[in-house]
Amino acid sequence: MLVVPKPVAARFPLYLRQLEEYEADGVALVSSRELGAKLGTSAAQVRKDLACFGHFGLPGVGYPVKELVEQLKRIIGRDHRWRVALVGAGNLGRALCRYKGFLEKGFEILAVFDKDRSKIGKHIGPKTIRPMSEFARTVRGEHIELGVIAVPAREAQAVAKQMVKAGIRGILNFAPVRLTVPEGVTVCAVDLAVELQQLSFSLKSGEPALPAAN
Amino acid sequence: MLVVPKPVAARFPLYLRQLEEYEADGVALVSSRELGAKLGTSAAQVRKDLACFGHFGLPGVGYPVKELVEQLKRIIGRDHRWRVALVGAGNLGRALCRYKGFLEKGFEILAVFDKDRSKIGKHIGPKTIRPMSEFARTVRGEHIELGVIAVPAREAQAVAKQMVKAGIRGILNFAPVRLTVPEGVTVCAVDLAVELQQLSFSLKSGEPALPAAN
DNA sequence: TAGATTGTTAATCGATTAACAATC
DNA sequence: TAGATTGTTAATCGATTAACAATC
Repeated sequence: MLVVPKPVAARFPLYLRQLEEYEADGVALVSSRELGAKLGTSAAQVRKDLACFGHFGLPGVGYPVKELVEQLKRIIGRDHRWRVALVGAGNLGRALCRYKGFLEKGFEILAVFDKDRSKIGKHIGPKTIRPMSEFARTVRGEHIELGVIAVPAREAQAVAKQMVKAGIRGILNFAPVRLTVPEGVTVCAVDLAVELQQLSFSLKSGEPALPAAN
Repeated sequence: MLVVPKPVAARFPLYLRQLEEYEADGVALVSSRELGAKLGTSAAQVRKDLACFGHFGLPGVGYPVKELVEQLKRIIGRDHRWRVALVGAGNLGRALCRYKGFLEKGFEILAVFDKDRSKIGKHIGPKTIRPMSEFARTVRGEHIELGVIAVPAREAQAVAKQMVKAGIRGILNFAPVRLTVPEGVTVCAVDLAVELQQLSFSLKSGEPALPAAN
């Protein structure tokens, strides 16, 4: 199996995002130098990263934008629409549910769940909030592959467990806790308060920047 | 100036989060081994990281939780309440505005702005949406230090520019674009669709996990 | 004292950068 | 052909891990 270093893999979606912008602007070719400049990285790194999965550049010419976009989409998994379930219909969950950026990038939230009985049956746009008792059945019936957790910290681990049990293998976690999941299940975590704390540390310490300034 | 490696700085808020949980549970002492296990890292790394800013551990005993929480708060900048302005009162902006996790961690959103005239004057909880024309004045008048950008991609750079001009030195950016800012300004970026793409890549490639599983 | 765990040094590992031959 | 830019190798840099003396 093709092995891609973690930091490289984390940059792939950013390359794709930039390349899609070039494509939309009608740019046909881009050099590693230009792409690197746009992303705040070096030409050498761009070439090294892109070389992980083939020879798409043309020496003396650059990278054909359209073809590279296509290849990157395939590599990243954007060649297929992912089916997503969201658990937690609080403020954040409802906003995520309505967020158009997900569908644009091929992630469709097909079902929303909450354990609060007063929320069940209510609507978020066209979607109806369902009870957790229907979770496993819905995941299987709707062929859902990814889960988003937007519940309070204390409930997140239990929700993750239910997701795994229902067959979900990828989880995006917004709850401020570290989740424990079995091997073979991938968790991406976004803790909004942690991001702000990285900012505040960076300002206090006077360090230039921190992790991904994207 | 004390220099902290970037990956270490990115872990500080996670240490603090875990230590606050220990504190809430009434745990007085914790070893690097225990803390590492909780965070999915090694005891050696915990010791090395914490040693960046002093000698808080007691050899043969462990780390005093309460004292370490206090120190970490000071280091990270959680000893002071940060004053935040949010621009963009769409779905995401409204959810962020209502998100209680920010205030709990010492980040207070004092003002919300939007350029859409139909939104101005409306309320998000107790906050009134203000026009961008008042931005600079409000930032100065309210002593705002941090900005959150929750506007569409095409408007984000212009908003960042206004923030910098108004004196803001730390920006949390939710728009899916890379922002260009002058030296001395820190940007943290959260692109929700990028996170999902890292998940989908990880699933497709069969790689164990990706960036921070927190 | 004996047992445990820290802080730190040295060794390993991995990622980034620089350089350049190969290629268009 | 001359100029440009890739893909790749080697050199550098930085982060993680392992080991252990110092300390409680």
